[in-house]
Amino acid sequence: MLGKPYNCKVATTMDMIVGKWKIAILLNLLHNGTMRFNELQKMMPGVTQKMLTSHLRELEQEGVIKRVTYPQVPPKVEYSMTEYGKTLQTVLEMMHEWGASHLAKKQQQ
Amino acid sequence: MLGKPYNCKVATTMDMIVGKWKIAILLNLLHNGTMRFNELQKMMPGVTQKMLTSHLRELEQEGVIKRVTYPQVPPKVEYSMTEYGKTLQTVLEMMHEWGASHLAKKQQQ
DNA sequence: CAGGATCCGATTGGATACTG
DNA sequence: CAGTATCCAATCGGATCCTG
Repeated sequence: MLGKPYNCKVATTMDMIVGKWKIAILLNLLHNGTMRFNELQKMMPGVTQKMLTSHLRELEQEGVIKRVTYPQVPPKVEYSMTEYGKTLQTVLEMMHEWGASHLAKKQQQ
Repeated sequence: MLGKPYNCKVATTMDMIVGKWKIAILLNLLHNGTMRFNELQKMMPGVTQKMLTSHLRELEQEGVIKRVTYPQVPPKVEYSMTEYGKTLQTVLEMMHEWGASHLAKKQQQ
């Protein structure tokens, strides 16, 4: 977790989404609704079980995603955004647009 | 609507603002306009010269801040947002608001 | 299937000393 | 004043093996 050297709420949002695969997780869940661990992993080529697990745990702990386990063999675990977590979508959309325009600008040069 | 999760520009924006002191730099420049290296350092207690320098270089290279040196002794260097860099403000404001509401929510519990 | 545990390399950031 | 350069500690993420 990053330290917070300054007293601003931007850092709070940063902490939520910083991590190599966190944005991918959030975008996948926002786009696809409920997904199993397995499905998430397939949508994110290169992610390891360890990283996927730890990122999911952190997002769950912050209340933005929901984890539901079905007591069966083999196990089934489903992840989805909480209603609260869905409020992140606006932020991510704005970041998406800025990123797109930034890439467009670099293309020009 | 968001783009496809596997081809998404959110990461581009992330790359721009990830770094322990980058948000602090951007917020200070957006708020205060032109600032000298020295002034920035005073506004960010704990930052080292090394980190401040390297973050400033990266932001400059991406075209969001402008660096002006005055050839005099002792040296004088001024930093400010470029017009382009100022477009980041909307994104940062949205992140600020989400962060504030997130902290408020955690307070309730 | 969905992880936990462990080890390790890579990256990030801090401390300190020096300089035009 | 505004940096460089070097070394070092902490954190992050990847690889691998194991399990109910």
